[in-house]
Amino acid sequence: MESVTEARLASALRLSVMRLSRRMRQERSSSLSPTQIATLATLERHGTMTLGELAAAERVQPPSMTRVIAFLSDAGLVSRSAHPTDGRQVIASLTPAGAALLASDRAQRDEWLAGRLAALSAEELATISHAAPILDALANS
Amino acid sequence: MESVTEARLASALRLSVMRLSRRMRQERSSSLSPTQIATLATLERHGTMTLGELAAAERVQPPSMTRVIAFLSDAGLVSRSAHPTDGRQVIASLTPAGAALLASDRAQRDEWLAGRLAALSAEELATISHAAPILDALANS
DNA sequence: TATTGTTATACTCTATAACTATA
DNA sequence: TATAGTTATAGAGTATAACAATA
Repeated sequence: MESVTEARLASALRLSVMRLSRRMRQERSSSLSPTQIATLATLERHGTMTLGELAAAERVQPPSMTRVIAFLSDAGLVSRSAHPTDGRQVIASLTPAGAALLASDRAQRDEWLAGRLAALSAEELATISHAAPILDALANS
Repeated sequence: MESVTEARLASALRLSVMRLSRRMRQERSSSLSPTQIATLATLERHGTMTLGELAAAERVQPPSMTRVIAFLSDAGLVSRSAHPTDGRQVIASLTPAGAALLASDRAQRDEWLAGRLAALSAEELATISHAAPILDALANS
């Protein structure tokens, strides 16, 4: 009856994860859109990237990434520079202000959740600690 | 050092949950928008509701819910009726077609996740089983 | 008057199509 | 010619403001 168990667990897990992600989304207080924040995070993770690479990473079309980068650049959160050898390409990288905003945004989000976690028992915290990497593996599988 | 542990766990859990929810969102193959699906699910959970109650439940403004219900009603997924005693209010309820679509949508979403769960060990499945209700409690806290 | 829902209008985010500049 | 990015334009989803109907 393994498959029955998995089907039921899948249903329960999906609902729980979606509810928690929705709640976390509501608790954010950033002035940037999800894609703008994600773009900053991707730049932090990968260092400098071309506009096309960023569009592929965020799964948006190039014109959309053009707008995202234009906004972030105007806000001083990323810098745009010409590619050293290919004049067609545009290189984007995180500015110190962008990195700082990302860190503060991240801390704000974590703050709400950390407060909730403080109300859990040690056993529940242990369960969550073990579950987090498993959820991560599921997301990447 | 309890708070340090919780802060780190909060960060890890938030990332894992967001990644998995994003992945699950990508795996959906519904023709309805997230809000439209959520509205059907809320109606299934609560039975008949007024348009104002639905707007509050989904955290959208009344005009937005007017549009959602108009679309779902045109599609035959919900029925609209007058309130028995208050002529201003509009009562919405799920039709059999709406319930069927919801069930099929849910099964489609569960299918992908169940397939991934099948690759986990018994111990990992047990961890996830215990974690799901805790995530739910976090979402509702 | 206050409340429920609708209509009118605008904004944000993203897409496709057409275009410019460089390879 | 092919490719990287931009500009022009359109569509989906949601919001606020103004309005109509009912309490």
